[in-house]
Amino acid sequence: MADETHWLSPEESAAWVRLIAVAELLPGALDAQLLRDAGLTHFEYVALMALADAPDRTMRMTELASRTNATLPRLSHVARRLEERGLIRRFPCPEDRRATNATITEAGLELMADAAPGHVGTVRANVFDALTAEQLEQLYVIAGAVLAKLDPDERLSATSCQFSEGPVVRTLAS
Amino acid sequence: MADETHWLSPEESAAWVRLIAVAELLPGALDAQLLRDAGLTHFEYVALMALADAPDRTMRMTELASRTNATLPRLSHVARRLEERGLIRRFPCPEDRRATNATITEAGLELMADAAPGHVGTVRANVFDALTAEQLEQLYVIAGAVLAKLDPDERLSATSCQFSEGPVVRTLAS
DNA sequence: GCGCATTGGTTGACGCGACAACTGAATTGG
DNA sequence: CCAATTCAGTTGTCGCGTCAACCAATGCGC
Repeated sequence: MADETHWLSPEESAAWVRLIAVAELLPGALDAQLLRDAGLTHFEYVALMALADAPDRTMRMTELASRTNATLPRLSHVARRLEERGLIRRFPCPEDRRATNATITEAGLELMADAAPGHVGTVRANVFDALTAEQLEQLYVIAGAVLAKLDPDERLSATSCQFSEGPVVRTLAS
Repeated sequence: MADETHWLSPEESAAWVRLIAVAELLPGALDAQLLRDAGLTHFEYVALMALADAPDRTMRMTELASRTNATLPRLSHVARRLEERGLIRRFPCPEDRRATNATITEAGLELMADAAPGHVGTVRANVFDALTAEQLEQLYVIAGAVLAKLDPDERLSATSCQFSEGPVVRTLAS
């Protein structure tokens, strides 16, 4: 009968419910908009963005999987589909012939350039429009603290989400 | 060439990357622990918790679906599996014979009582242990603001995640 | 050099969630 | 009242992600 569990306080419980709700709804909202407007999953979008932002717009599968928090099989399936759509290309890595390199194609870059504004729009509409500058800073710190627990190796924090005028846009503007 | 898109500022971009990473990793961490220790998805856990906390431990499918942010087909599938495992029971609603009521069984309550401490443990380990009291309050406010955008009808905020000594525990202790 | 474990990646089977189609009950309109 | 619509829920099919098995190339021990 001795219950040693350290239950959540009412404040923690309330915050937890909201956090879970956000974690549940946010991916769905992002997927919905991207699928509707660009035929891309949010995961596909992130993967393409990572490629677009990589040196030579090329990355090894394993590296890409790590940066996008995907298992290798998952990435392999996604890559096959993206390749069939002509958005990326895969070719064996010269230095290590076990490895495969993935490159985003011109078509892929164009799709990203088309998709980015709409995506940024929903990000704003669903998140940042609701926050003050102060809260933005707090969110950054809090999410960082939680990430330190969830992702101690910081594999994901390397993810580049180029939303200002970055390599993607520059590449197309050249 | 006129690019009217309101891109994210560097601060917003940084916060976004972290938020996305949390939204990506948190569900996985919850599912992993619950599946390992109780054979339950986090979604199943939430659904069972909602039932356990409902009057008469009973709820209509539609109501339950709404509270858990599930489509009706999804809930129907989950309910079938949970029923096959003897964790819930379904029976036609007397008042409206179109409707179906779901009740959590004794076995279901026991499973929840067994699973709850471990779940609370991972919630603490991954989130609240990393936050100060101040940040807890900020998280509550920020998540609330975002939820107002994502879930204007506040369907999810009604979700009860009974983590202190609530009906579930009391039911078993009686 | 030669076994042998390790690494990088792909493939196939299975499970879960989304979507569409369907059944049966309740409600509404005339 | 009866027809038409709407509502509650289930079922089937499809797509995506996971897991396990597999293949090929590399490194490593000796």
